[in-house]
Amino acid sequence: MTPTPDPTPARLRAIPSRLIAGAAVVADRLVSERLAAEGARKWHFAVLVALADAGAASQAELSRRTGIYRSDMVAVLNELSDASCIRREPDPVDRRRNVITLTATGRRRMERLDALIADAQRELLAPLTAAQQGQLTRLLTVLTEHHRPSHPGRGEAH
Amino acid sequence: MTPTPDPTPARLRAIPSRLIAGAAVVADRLVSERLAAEGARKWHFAVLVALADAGAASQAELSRRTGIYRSDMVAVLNELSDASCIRREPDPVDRRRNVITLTATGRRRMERLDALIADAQRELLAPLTAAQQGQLTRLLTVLTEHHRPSHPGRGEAH
DNA sequence: TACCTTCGTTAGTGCCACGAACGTTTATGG
DNA sequence: CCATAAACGTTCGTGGCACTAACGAAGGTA
Repeated sequence: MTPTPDPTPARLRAIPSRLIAGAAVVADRLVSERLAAEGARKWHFAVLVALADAGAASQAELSRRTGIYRSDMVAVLNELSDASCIRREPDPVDRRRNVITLTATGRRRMERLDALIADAQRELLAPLTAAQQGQLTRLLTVLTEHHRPSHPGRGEAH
Repeated sequence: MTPTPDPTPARLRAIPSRLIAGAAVVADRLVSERLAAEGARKWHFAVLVALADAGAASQAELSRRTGIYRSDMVAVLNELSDASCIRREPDPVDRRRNVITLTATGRRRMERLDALIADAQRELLAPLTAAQQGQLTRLLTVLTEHHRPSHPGRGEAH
């Protein structure tokens, strides 16, 4: 039996944005499958890491650290709070804010999820050599860094 | 004013699946913005190209060529049909199927959209050298090719 | 014949990125 | 000091995308 040829026209296959979108779907499924086994989503992990690596913060600050919209942050924190992974208490020095704190439970959960995520990355990058994996992350870093939502004219030299 | 440092923890920034997802968001916005100006989405373009490059086909065949789910294909074809870009007629030799045919209007539209898409790719890949652009597409091709939904054991050598 | 598959279609789910608006609180500047 | 602007948490809603379930109609196969 032949290797099941790809019926996608070459013109479509060559479009970088399509390639990226395809890779994103694969990567997302790999990660989500594993996290779902723990009842988690990638946002939970992102928030836990943001707290573990940069310390307690307000919800808005967590939004900036993780890239999650502050609208969507609410539900994520609710869920993490329900699982006793974080505490959410009003900030005494700025009563607009909540201070989000990582609990010991949260730290343990983060470590479990970290292992699952690492696993997913390994499977995702399996077809690439170590050198190629480095290339890919470097290229993608340059790409995303360049298109950061810092309006043209503000921040890094145009 | 300093270049607005990225508040994202290094641990998160280094996760390949996150990098890919971020690149996908950027790429998608770049493409969608341009297509929206013509009232189109990327799926419309994918279908038009699939027809132009590989000829008339059934809806199921178009699904395979483009990666669009056959459930979602219905709406896309409705919209393309409303815009007179395609014709959808029952297949006389297999009455389960519809034969989708590209019209002259559709071909012109495809060419317009093609220019917009090419534009978006240029802007997307702007921060990379030509050599790097080639590397990136090669690496992503290997990646997505390897994770093609041909179950382990069927199709290409394990 | 009976069975299995394919096809087009409808309806619905879940995740994600994003915007609008509102009340509350803090910061800013005339 | 007061008016105005900004930031914060929150709710609600939108649109796109990937994906599933189920259906009747039609075709292939045993």
